[in-house]
Formats: sequence, structure tokens, C-alpha cells
Amino acid sequence: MDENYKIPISITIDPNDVYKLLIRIPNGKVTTYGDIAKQLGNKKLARSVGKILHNNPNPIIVPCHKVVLSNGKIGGYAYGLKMKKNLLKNEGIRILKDGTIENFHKIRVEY
DNA sequence: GCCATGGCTAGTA
DNA sequence: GCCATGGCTAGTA
Repeated sequence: MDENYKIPISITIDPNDVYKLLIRIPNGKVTTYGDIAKQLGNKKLARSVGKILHNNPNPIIVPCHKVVLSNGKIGGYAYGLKMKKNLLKNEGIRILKDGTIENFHKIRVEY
């Protein structure tokens, strides 16, 4: 009997759930890929969340730029990191020299 | 085999 | 910086 055996079911995240979560993040706050995944039931799906955001069909109303890495660094952005930084800056969020978000622990919302 | 991640470790300053 | 993760996709057969 192998206790390590894992039943090969695959759990998928519904993109709409991600978007719904995102639109209630206040301006000036951020969350992480992992936090979103955890909130939707499986913290291991952080990468999938990133992929979903990459395919965000409506960047105007879904603020993808508020999602960053769990280590406080900025993460990716479909329209270029420069734009992501600018969007964050417009909400009063500053990026430090080392690429890390100022006061990350204070403005991070984990739900 | 890729990837918009995460966590942990070595090893620098 | 390295490796585990897990779903997805291109591209082969």
C-alpha cells in the first residue's frame, strides 16, 4: 500500500471566480497569486492563477496589476512591467530599488 | 515542455 | 538560485 499515492483528479479554477475576487481589492492594496489560489480552494494553483490573469479578457475593469508575487516582488504583466508599475504608482504604491513593493506586508490583503 | 508561482537553502556582505 | 507544482498546449504519430 503506497500512502503517497495521489488520486489523479484535476481541479481547475474558474477564471470568473478570479476576476470576481479581484474587482473587490481596494485601490492601494495588493494580493498574490497564491492567496487567490488558496481562497479558491487550492493554494498549489498559483501558477494557474497567473495564466488566467494573462488571459484576462477585460483589463479595463479587472485590475490584474494588483496581483504580485508572495515575496513582495512585482510579478508579471501581459502589457509590460512598465505599465504594471505605473498602474500601481497611480494608486500610491511605490516600488523600491530592489524591485520589491514598499510596505508590502501592510497593503497585502489575504481575505 | 511551458509558465504572470512558491518556498527553502546556500552563501555573500 | 534551485526544484517542486499542476494545468495547458503545441505538435507528433
